[in-house]
Formats: sequence, structure tokens, C-alpha cells
Amino acid sequence: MDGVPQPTIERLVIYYRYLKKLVAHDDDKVISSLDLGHSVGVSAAQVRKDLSYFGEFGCKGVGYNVSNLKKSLEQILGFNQNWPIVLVGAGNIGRALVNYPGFKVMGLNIIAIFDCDLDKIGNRVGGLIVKSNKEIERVIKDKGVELAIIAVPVDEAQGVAEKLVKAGIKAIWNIAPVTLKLPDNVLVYYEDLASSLVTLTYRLSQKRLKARSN
Amino acid sequence: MDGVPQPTIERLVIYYRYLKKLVAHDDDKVISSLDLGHSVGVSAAQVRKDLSYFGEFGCKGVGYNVSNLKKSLEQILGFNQNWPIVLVGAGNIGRALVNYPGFKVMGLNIIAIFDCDLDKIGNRVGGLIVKSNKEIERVIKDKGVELAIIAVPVDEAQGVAEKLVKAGIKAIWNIAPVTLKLPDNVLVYYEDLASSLVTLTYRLSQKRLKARSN
DNA sequence: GAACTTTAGAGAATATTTTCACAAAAAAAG
DNA sequence: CTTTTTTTGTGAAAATATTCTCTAAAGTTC
Ligand SMILES: NC(=O)c1ccc[n+]([C@@H]2O[C@H](COP(=O)([O-])OP(=O)(O)OC[C@H]3O[C@@H](n4cnc5c(N)ncnc54)[C@H](O)[C@@H]3O)[C@@H](O)[C@H]2O)c1
Ligand SMILES: NC(=O)c1ccc[n+]([C@@H]2O[C@H](COP(=O)([O-])OP(=O)(O)OC[C@H]3O[C@@H](n4cnc5c(N)ncnc54)[C@H](O)[C@@H]3O)[C@@H](O)[C@H]2O)c1
Repeated sequence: MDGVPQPTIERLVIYYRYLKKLVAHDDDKVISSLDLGHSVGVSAAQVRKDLSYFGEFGCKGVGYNVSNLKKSLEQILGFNQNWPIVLVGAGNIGRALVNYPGFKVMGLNIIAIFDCDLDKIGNRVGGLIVKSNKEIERVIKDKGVELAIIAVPVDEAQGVAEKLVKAGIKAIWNIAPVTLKLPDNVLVYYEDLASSLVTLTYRLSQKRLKARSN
Repeated sequence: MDGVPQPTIERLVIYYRYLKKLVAHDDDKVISSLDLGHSVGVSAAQVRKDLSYFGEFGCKGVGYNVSNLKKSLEQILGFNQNWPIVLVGAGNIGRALVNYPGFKVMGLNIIAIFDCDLDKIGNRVGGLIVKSNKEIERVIKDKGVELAIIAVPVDEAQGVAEKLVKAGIKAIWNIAPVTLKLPDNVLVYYEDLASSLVTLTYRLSQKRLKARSN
């Protein structure tokens, strides 16, 4: 059940969202890897290979039962579990994330938001009240939280990360564009918005160069 | 100059940020691939390979001149160019992105923000006034904009994307979690925040399973 | 200035991920 | 009931990306 490529997991989420839309519209009872792939911009072979890491979900000559496949993906991706999450940094990005309703359907629940700025502590963000950093450890331990989001300025991220790990956090999603130095047993995933955008400008330049040389 | 791995570009941005910090602190005149790599969580070989796609920047037995390498990366990544960008959707994420000062140093300039909600049009976001969707085409053509960010709800994204492409947009950074159907010559990069988080919960589950089976 | 140390660059070897190709199962057509 | 069509699942092949290994250049030590 391991040895699953990283990109496969991300694509499963994409398949899931499309299937959910189909179920909601009661559009189709069954879908082929070709149609599913085409709908989400992935090859049919890739769809089948991605699913094959987890078992057999389709029927030869027919395709996949939409509703069942959706349920299987929920199971695989852990959407029926509850993942309590704490978020540090009640700034622009932090507030956007807390206000976003799309995480809940995936079992992702931001249960607390922390900040060190006295002007922000006590404010309401989404359904939460911004708490002081001083409560980080207590909340994490009380609720047995393993996953945290870091949305503080670059220079604060390392310190916040260490505090989180000390409190028991096992995985961090870091939006601050800085590499964290943490024990190997802590999972860290970097969400680097600027570098994604730069990839796009880079490819745009490449295309221009190629066009010019033709 | 092509055939550069996608991940290499993203890492170059990471190297760049670290070098910028060194230059600002006047910390080091020279850095080895080992030190640079170690600082940003990448192997030394990876650092050297990444740079080798673009030329020779180091000195054997010595390392890389920090300031020169930073300048070379600026050149490679197009940070000294001006990339005007339009953003559609003055919601939570859209406003966060416009307010973020970190894009400017990479030549990324959000020059206009659009929304269709009358309550939002006319509001100030960062240094910009939210404009009506009706002005999208005019602004893009007037300013020769090629790059757009989509930050509207899922169901609106396809329509907005088509409007942008018709106005001349060549590359889209889509934050709405939905696959866009656009002509092949339009570059699309998806920023899927939820799927990143799910990858993390998935890996966390895996680790738990592995720990339990030991 | 000879021997040693450090470190970039590059090609080879590995590892990872995607695509291909086809057998086998299910359904549909004849 | 046989043939044809559809479509999955999978092992092999291809493509992509990373790591290893070694050479040679630059600097340092003695
Ligand atoms: N806003 C964006 O679009 C964007 C894009 C890319 C990256 N980022 C990164 O995301 C992070 C947050 O960005 P933002 O725009 O939300 O910034 P922001 O300044 O709006 O918010 C940062 C928040 O963190 C709080 N904070 C500072 N130090 C803290 C600490 N030690 N403990 C707890 N809270 C602390 C501040 O009080 C503030 O509320 C930054 O690292 C930024 O580089 C943001
Ligand atoms: N906020 C998050 O943390 C988050 C996380 C993941 C994904 N997303 C995605 O990002 C997108 C935006 O999220 P958000 O939280 O900012 O939502 P939001 O509701 O706060 O903002 C959406 C904005 O788009 C505007 N809009 C709607 N239709 C439009 C149209 N046709 N043309 C122009 N403007 C239009 C709305 O008026 C609103 O201002 C959504 O697709 C969401 O799924 C957001």
C-alpha cells in the first residue's frame, strides 16, 4: 500500500472532486477511465495506473461505478477521518484558509488559529476566535492535534515550527517560503506560491524563445 | 536551454531566496553546493545539476560567488523582466495575493483585480481598485498582459478562463480546484491547496500504519 | 613547488513516474 | 451462441528526475 507516487495522491483528489460533481448532478452511473481522464486532463492509462495502486475498482468492458469509486477514494484519502489542524498566523493567507469551506469535506478541520499580535488575538475569523501563541501547546496536547499550518512571516516560521513540534505536531504545511530545520520524523510540505507563478513565467519565456527561433 | 526539469525551476527560486538573505546579511561571499543545499534541504549534487542546465557558475575548489549566483538566477528566472498580471476574483485568496509584497521582487506585478460583485467593485485592495469584469478585455489588451490568476469560485472558473483567453491571456495560474478546458497553446498551472494538504494527511496515515506494523 | 584538500561539472547509474501494449473480462451485436 | 466491441488491469518500455562517481581545477599546507 506504499510506493504510491506522490503525484498519484494529488490526482486522486482531482478525480474525487470530479466524481463528487457527477454524483451531485446524478449525471452518470458509470464512467470509463477515458472519460474521467479526459474530464480532468489526465490520460486514461494514468487514471487506471493511479487506481491500480489501491486495488481493483472497475469492471472490464464497462468502467467504474461513479458512486462506488467516489466512496473508495474517500476511504483511500482518509476523508472519512477527522483531521484536526491548528493554524498559526492570522494574516491574509491564514484568514483565507480558515474561511475556506472546501477543506471540511476532506476531513480537514482547522480547529484553532493562533497569532502573537495583540490586535488580532480575540478577533473572529470564520467560526474561530484568534488565540494567543501561548495557548498553542495546550490546544495541541488537549486535542491531540498532529497537523499544523504555518502562515506567519518568513522570519518567524522556524521559531513557530519548533514550538509546534515541541507541542507534538507530526506534520507541517508551511506557506512561508523558507526551509524549516526540523527532526526527520516531522513531515513538512512546502506550499510555495511564488515559485509556482515563476514556473509559469519561465515557461512563457521559453515558448516565446521557441516561437522566435522558428 | 530547454529540457530543464520542472522541479529544477522551483528549486532555483528556493536557492535564490536563500542567496538573497545571505547578500542582505552580507554573510558570505562564497558558498559551496553542499552548504547551499544543506541550507535549503536539497542534496549538493542536486544543486549542481540544477545549475548545470544553465551554464557554469561556480569555481572548482571554491564554490559559488553568492552575489553573482544570485544575479545569474535573477536572469534565468526572469526576475529583471516585468510580468504584468491580472487577477480575477477579489475574494479571500484574491485579496491575500494582491496584498502580498513578495511577488514584486520576482518581477511579478498584479496590475489589476477584477470582480463581478457590485459590492466589491470600487473597493481598494492593496494599491488597486477592484474593477468590473467588463473591463477585463480592455485592460489586458491595453497593457499587453499575458498572465492571469483565477481566484473565483469553482463554477465560475471556466467562464472566466475563456473570457481571459479571448482577451489575449497566454498563461493562467488557477487557484480554483477545477480542470479548465482551454486551447493547447494556453499554459495552465493549477495551485491545488487542498490536495497538498491531503498528501500530508495521507503520508501521516502511512507512517502510522508502518509504525503499528513494526 | 609538491602533496593534499576542497569542490564544481559531467556522464553513468538509479530511481521514479508515465505511457504503451495487450490479455482477459464484460457487454453488445449479429 | 459466436463474434465484435469496449474497457479494465498489468507488466514492459519509455521518459523524467535524482543520485552517484570521478575528473580536473583551484586553493591550501608544508
Ligand atoms: N499572502 C500571500 O498571498 C502569500 C503568498 C505567498 C507566500 N505567503 C507567505 O505566507 C506567510 C503569511 O503571509 P500573509 O500574507 O498572510 O502575511 P500577513 O503579514 O498578512 O500575516 C502574518 C500573520 O502572522 C502573525 N505573526 C507574526 N509572527 C507570528 C508569530 N511568531 N506567531 C504567531 N503569529 C505571528 C502576524 O501577526 C500576522 O497576523 C508569509 O510567510 C508569506 O511570505 C503569502
Ligand atoms: N480561500 C482558500 O483558502 C482557498 C483554498 C483552496 C482553494 N480555494 C479556491 O479559490 C477560489 C477563491 O476562493 P476564495 O476563498 O477567495 O472565495 P471567495 O468566495 O472569498 O471569493 C470569490 C470571489 O470571486 C468573485 N466572483 C465570483 N464569480 C465571479 C466572476 N464570474 N467573475 C469575477 N469574479 C467573480 C466573488 O464575487 C468573490 O469576490 C475558489 O475557487 C476556491 O475553491 C480557496
